[in-house]
Amino acid sequence: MNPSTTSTRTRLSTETRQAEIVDTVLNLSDSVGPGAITTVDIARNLGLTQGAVFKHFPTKDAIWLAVIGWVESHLLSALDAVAAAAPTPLAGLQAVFMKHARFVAKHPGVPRLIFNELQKPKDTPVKRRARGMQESYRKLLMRLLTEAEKHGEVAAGLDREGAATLFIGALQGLMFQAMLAGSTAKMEAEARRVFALYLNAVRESS
Amino acid sequence: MNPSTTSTRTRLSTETRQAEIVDTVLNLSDSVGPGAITTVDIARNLGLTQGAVFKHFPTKDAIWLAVIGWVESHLLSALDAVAAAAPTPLAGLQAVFMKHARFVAKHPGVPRLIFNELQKPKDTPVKRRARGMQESYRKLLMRLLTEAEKHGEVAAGLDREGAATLFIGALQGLMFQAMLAGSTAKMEAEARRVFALYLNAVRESS
DNA sequence: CTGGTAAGTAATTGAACACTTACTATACGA
DNA sequence: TCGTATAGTAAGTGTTCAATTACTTACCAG
Repeated sequence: MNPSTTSTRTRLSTETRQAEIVDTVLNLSDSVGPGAITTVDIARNLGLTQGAVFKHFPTKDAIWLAVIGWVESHLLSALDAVAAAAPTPLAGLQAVFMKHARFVAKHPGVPRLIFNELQKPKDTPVKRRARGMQESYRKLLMRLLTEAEKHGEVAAGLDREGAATLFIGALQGLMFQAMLAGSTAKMEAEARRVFALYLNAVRESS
Repeated sequence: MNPSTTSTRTRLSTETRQAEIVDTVLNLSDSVGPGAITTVDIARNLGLTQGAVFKHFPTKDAIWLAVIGWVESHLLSALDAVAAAAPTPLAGLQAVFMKHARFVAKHPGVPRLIFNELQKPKDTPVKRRARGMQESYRKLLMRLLTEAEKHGEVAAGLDREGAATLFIGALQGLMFQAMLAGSTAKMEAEARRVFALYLNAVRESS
């Protein structure tokens, strides 16, 4: 990762260090667990002393905020992209579902991070941003579902709000089960099966 | 909660104290958050000193284990009961779904506790028990789904494993969203809508 | 009534941790 | 080439917390 092959002497700009810290925290989030990450851990992984971390972030909380920012920009833009590239709204839904599953499988630190936030009763800034993300996500889904209904791809009179809740919920459930199993290895395969069932749910009206 | 109206002098048996501690921890799990609960918190809520807690549990981890034990026995037996009381397998599925949603809404400390566990990468004893619970849960669902298929209540050739995954996943997603929203108030209503969609998924075959 | 078991207290211990401070030294623009 | 802004170090500081220890006292069986 950070090869000491080159005698890369320290002294990097705050911007690059911040990016390194965010990256390191995402990795540690998977290997150590977000609740157990210490500033010593972060520093050691970067080959710095603990105090140096605070040259780039004023508090530990500020680091978490930067990390959720990274997730927000990377995940949402990826989902928007695959939705836009899909030939039909329903294909878009499938693409989003699978992309989301693959993103989480590739970055297991992300669900860990979120679970750690949700475990707190307080409405932390990180939680607020996560909620904002979910709202953007819902908007994307509602747009796709509405268009799908127009094109006759889903049942007329579908409970679209409920369908959006189930869509996101199914993915969150897959995360949950992956974390419980301790591995994201089977996640993509299970996502495929679950989405097939989801399609039945939205295509047929009660 | 623990009225000093009666001059209920201390000195209770370990069994009752253990039960009190488990109950207190479940409450604190919602109000303080599982990750932030300290033995001082527990003791203060029971009107004891911090050291007294360790007369009844050898370590803090032992307390968590007792709490997950409480959840396991209460939740699973309640689900078995409503499933058995239902007139048809499909009605059983609905009863289980709604009962589960109501249980979580009534005990918000429970999902918090689980999220806190899932945030850890290590395979803790608590996590193992939660996994055991999920396996029992899956068995119950598979039984209901198989019978439902026999009675023609669900599509022949249904992907039952996937349907079980989606069933549990949908509920876990509802927990997730409730924790993100900071309240379990709307959970039962959303569960109803989501289950209606779930029915479509399992009744129609692709 | 009485002796021992065990529930309780009060104080302490030692480790961990986020954050600070005083100082050093490197990169870089003028 | 020099001056300065700032990334980095090393050594704290104060706090929090789980667990322990030595001691006290309530309850119950014989």
